[in-house]
Amino acid sequence: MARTAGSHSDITGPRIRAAALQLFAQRGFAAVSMRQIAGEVGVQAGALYNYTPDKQSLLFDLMQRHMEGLLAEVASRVMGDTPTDRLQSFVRFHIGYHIDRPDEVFIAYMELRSLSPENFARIETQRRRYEDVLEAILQDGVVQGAFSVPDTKIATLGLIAMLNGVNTWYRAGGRLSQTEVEGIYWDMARQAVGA
Amino acid sequence: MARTAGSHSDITGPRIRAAALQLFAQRGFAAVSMRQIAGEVGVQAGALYNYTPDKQSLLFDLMQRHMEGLLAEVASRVMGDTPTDRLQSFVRFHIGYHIDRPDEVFIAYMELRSLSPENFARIETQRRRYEDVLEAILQDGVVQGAFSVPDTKIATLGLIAMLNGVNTWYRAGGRLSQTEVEGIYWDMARQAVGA
DNA sequence: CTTCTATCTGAACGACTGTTCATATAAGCT
DNA sequence: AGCTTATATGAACAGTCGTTCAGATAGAAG
Repeated sequence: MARTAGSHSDITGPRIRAAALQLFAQRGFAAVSMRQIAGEVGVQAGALYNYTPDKQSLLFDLMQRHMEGLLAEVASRVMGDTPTDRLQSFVRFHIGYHIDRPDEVFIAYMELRSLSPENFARIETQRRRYEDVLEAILQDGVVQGAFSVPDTKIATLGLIAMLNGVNTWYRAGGRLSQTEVEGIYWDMARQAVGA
Repeated sequence: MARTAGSHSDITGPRIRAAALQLFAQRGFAAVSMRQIAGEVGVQAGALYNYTPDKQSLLFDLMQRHMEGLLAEVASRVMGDTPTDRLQSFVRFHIGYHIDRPDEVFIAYMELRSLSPENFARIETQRRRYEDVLEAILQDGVVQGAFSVPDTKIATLGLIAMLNGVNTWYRAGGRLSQTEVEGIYWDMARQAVGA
């Protein structure tokens, strides 16, 4: 669908991000060319540079948006009076949010090495802020005697790694519903921290 | 260190694999050129083709060797009379083996998409065989009433994902020794399966 | 209807890609 | 000593890469 010159700015921008997201997730940042992205949008490669200064910024933009959405949502979705309740809401939120965005998650955790040093540092800061949300819950639980966790930092990383594993196998319409998956992982997480 | 023609076959082969391993892990398969690998070895790019038919085979060779070593080792290192003992030996083995080979692990779990379809299928078969070792332990434990696991397949994937997470943060000489890390993860794994 | 401006094309840039191959070299064998 | 053969060079191939830019085009503004 060859695009003619003129007035498609508001449409083309999101379409470029969507195409880049899908291609980066599927083949990897380095393996995807600007021409392939442009082709997916129905535009010549040069047109992309009306929307991004370069390929690196396109990747960073995708990651940045994902992390900001994640942080904004987790803040409003983690709730409960006890650490156990808050942990459960965190686990269920994490799984649900990630299951809905497999491509974003894949890129955010796999293309960190493709970021420039400055961009890497910025994303890493946001990621650590997300981990801190979980660690605060675990620390609360330890202080209140609700959890049995020898090292909250490692438990945080271990739990998140376990939850992220969902994206390696979950496919919508598979054997298990999202709610069932949430329940199974919540059971494992609850037991892992000795709640 | 420019190489002169002649007789370095037995040395150059392993050096090429070592260089490719490190570069693929650091920058990703698609982002590494044959010339960069050759440069690391101190050889011209053309010389690589005395050792591999093409770049794809070089990647597959690295993965294949890793998976074969993993399968051979796990068979001899998982032991114990009870499912709990066997689970513990699996967890400790997995962490120890993976901690010692961060680059291999990184590639094996991240560059699957860079494999040709046939090569992908072969590696995937080996990986499933490794997962089956753990799942067999979990099934044993469920049958004997030692574990509380609603879905052994998912528990397998969840546990392996959790254990693999070690490689995202563990660095030799850090705050925790390998044995301490094994202990912490074993605690979490044991509790996660309700042992 | 004309002018302005955002948007896109299409060609071009130099650099780099994986791979091939004729040629040179050095070690091992006789 | 010469001869053979494995091993490496270095140039070349056709293709792709990210990025730039002059020029074409179309919708919005006057």
